[in-house]
Amino acid sequence: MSITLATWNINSLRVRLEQVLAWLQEHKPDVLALQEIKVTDELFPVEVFTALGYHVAVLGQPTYNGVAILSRVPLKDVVAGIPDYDDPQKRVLAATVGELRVICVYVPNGASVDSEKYVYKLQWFDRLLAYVKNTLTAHPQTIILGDYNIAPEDRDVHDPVAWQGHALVSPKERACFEALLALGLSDTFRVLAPEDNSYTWWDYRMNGFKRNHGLRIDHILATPAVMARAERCVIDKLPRALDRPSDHTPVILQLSA
DNA sequence: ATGCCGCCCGTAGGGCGA
Repeated sequence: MSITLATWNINSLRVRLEQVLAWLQEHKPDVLALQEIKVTDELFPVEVFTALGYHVAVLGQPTYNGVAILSRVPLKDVVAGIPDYDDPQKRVLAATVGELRVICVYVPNGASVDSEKYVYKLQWFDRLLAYVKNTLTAHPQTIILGDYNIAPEDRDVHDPVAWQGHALVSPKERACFEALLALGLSDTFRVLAPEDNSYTWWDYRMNGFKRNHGLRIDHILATPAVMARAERCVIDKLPRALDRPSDHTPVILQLSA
C-alpha cells in the first residue's frame, strides 16, 4: 500500500476537465493539487470529483490563477491563501490529508526581471517562505507542491543561454527556491529521479513540446520525515501530448504507507 | 522581437501566462 500525490497546472479547469477526470481514473492518486483553475468557487464542478471519490478544497478566482486540492480522504484544517497576507490573487491552499500537511502553490510568473510583476513575485515569495517556516514547526510531514515558476538550475532549462536574463531562471528567483530548500525541504524529483533535461512545462508556441523546448518549474518539495517514505517521483509527459493540452504536465510523488 | 500559442471575457481584441 502506498500513497500517491501529484501536481498539475491545468491552465483552465473548464477546458481541461475531461483530461483531468481521465487522468484521475487512470492514475488514481490519493491527492491531486491543481493550479490555474481559472474558475470561481461557484463554478467549480465539485460533484464530478465527488462522483470519482474525491473530496475537494477550492480557492477560485475569475479569469486568472485559482488553486484546488483533491483528496481521497477528507481534507482537514483547510487554509486558503497565506495567513495575514491580503493577496487578491488566489495562489495558495493548504490542507491536512491523513498525517500529511499539503500546501498547493501557484507562484507568480514574474513576467520579466525589470517588471512590477517580478517585484511582486519576490515579495510574494518572502511571504511564502515565512508561511512555510511556520508550517514546518507544526507539521513534520509537509509536502509543498505546485507551479513554482522557477527553474532551479541550468539543467532544468532546455537552452540556458537563450533564457539568460529572463524571469524563471534569474539568480534572485533561484535564491528564493534555495531558501525554501534551506528550511530543510527536498526537491523530490532531484533526489529520486536526478536526470537532467527533464521538463514539466513546454511553450505552446513554436512547437515547444515537439522540440522539447521546456523548463522544469513544477515541483514537489518534502520534509525529511516525508523523504524517509518517498519512493518515486516522475513527470508524466503524456498529457502534454494530448489535443488541446495544458502547457504543463503532472508531477507525481509516491510514498510508502 | 512589440513576434510565435492558448485562455479569459465577451463577442473585438487586450491582458496574461512562461
